[in-house]
Amino acid sequence: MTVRVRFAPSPTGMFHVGGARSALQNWIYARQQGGVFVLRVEDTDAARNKPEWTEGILSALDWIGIERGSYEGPYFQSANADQHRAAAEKLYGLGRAYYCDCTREAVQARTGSQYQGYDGYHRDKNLGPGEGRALRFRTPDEGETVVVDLIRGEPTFENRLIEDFVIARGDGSPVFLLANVVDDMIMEISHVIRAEEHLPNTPKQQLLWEALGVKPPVWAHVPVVVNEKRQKLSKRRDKVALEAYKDEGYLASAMRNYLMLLGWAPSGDREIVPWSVIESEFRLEEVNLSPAFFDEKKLRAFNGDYIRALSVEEFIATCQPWLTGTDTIAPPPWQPDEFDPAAFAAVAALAQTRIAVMSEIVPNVDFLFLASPLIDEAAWAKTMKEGSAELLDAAIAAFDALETWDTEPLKTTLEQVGAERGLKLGKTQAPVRVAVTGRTVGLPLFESLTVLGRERTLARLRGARVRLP
RNA sequence: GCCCUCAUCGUCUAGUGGCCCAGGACGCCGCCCUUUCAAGGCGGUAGCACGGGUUCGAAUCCCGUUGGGGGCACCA
Repeated sequence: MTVRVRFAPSPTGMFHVGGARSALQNWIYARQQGGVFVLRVEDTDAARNKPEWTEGILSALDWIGIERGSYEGPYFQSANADQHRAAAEKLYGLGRAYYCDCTREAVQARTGSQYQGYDGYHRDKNLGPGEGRALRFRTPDEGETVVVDLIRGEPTFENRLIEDFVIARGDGSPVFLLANVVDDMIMEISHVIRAEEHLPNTPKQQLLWEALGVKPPVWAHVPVVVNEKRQKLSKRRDKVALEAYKDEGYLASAMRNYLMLLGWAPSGDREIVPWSVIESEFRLEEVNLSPAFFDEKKLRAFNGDYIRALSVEEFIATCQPWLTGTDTIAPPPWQPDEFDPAAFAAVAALAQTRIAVMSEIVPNVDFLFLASPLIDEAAWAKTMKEGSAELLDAAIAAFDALETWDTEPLKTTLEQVGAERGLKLGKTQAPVRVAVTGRTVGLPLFESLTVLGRERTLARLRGARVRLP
């Protein structure tokens, strides 16, 4: 039997971190088994499928490194409507389903609870098909349904507690549960790996497989990813969109690595490992059973590590989208013609250890490309104190007199200026830094001044001096 | 309410009866380095939910309690 693993994210939700993790796990598992990874987005209503959904999900997969060609479509599956209906009719013909015209309100009125579920009112009423009549699957009165799950063992459900659920609506259209099962059968899916939240649905689906006379697939329910309050990540309240992380400057390699560590760990005391290690060591069966918190702080730390592991050339290339802006990344504060690639290349290595996400490159280097620096007023107020004006005057005079405009002479010179006033370099450099870059923190000062150049440095120092009493 | 499910530092995890008075990572704290901030180096903080068993021996097995999560649509 060929292993065929299908991944079926929700079409309505944007592709998010939980889906990305699941996709990765599905993909790896399929490859390890020498099988096929199938991407299918389930929606019974073809009219709702938008081309951009397909493209969005596909590009998300691209980003996390699941290359096209390593999986099969159909990407969106709603084309089997005829088979869905045929399956519903077959179940009815078999006596495994019956028609019912109860409204939800009527059921609730009878059961007195919004949680009770269907009460089986029409079970034996022999209602025939008709307008507005839904088809319900008749669940067995006794026995139990055992779900064979690769990572959770055998969750068992008592059949009598499973309500007679709807498989086709009053207008005859099949419901997701049925459509999903039928699509899986058509595609000969052997393995279904999905989030734990689907576990309660599984016995229903399995009952459908069995009623239709086909051996059900092997299931694997992976724990959900939760927020700091330990609730399932939701699109509404949590930051989950993959694009948001991408645009902020998380590297796909870091994201992938981090995602795979949610519920699993590679051998040895290590976490940041090459993808090849993850691919060969990952064992679906070993995934933890409890929900994992998506810790953005740790992701950041991972990302910083991945950034530092880049060669300077790679780092420079990776910075480009944030240096120029794209249709999803905001353009930097400088004009395109103000950007100087050579100047950037000169400080890139210094910036590389100072950022944890790529977007942070901008505030680190903007002073090099802006006509005048963006002054952080809080930083200015904190730094420019009594004596700053006099200090700047001295620095301007000393820098102006420099023969060679380079890092070492600049440093020695300012050190000297400070020493004459009983100040350590740490103190002396502060006002100069704020005057030139607008901030109290940033790249090493003298290297920055070297790249900035004599003219601009002096102009900025004089500009700052004018603002001081 | 009913069903399912889970339980090791704050967080992600290692651990599958003795190697564990529990290891790693993130975070946090301290020190070193240092022109700011980082990076880097060194060190520290902190955990087997609780109660019963089983066993010579339990984080590991069993039962219960408590606590958490998920699901209960003519949505997907």
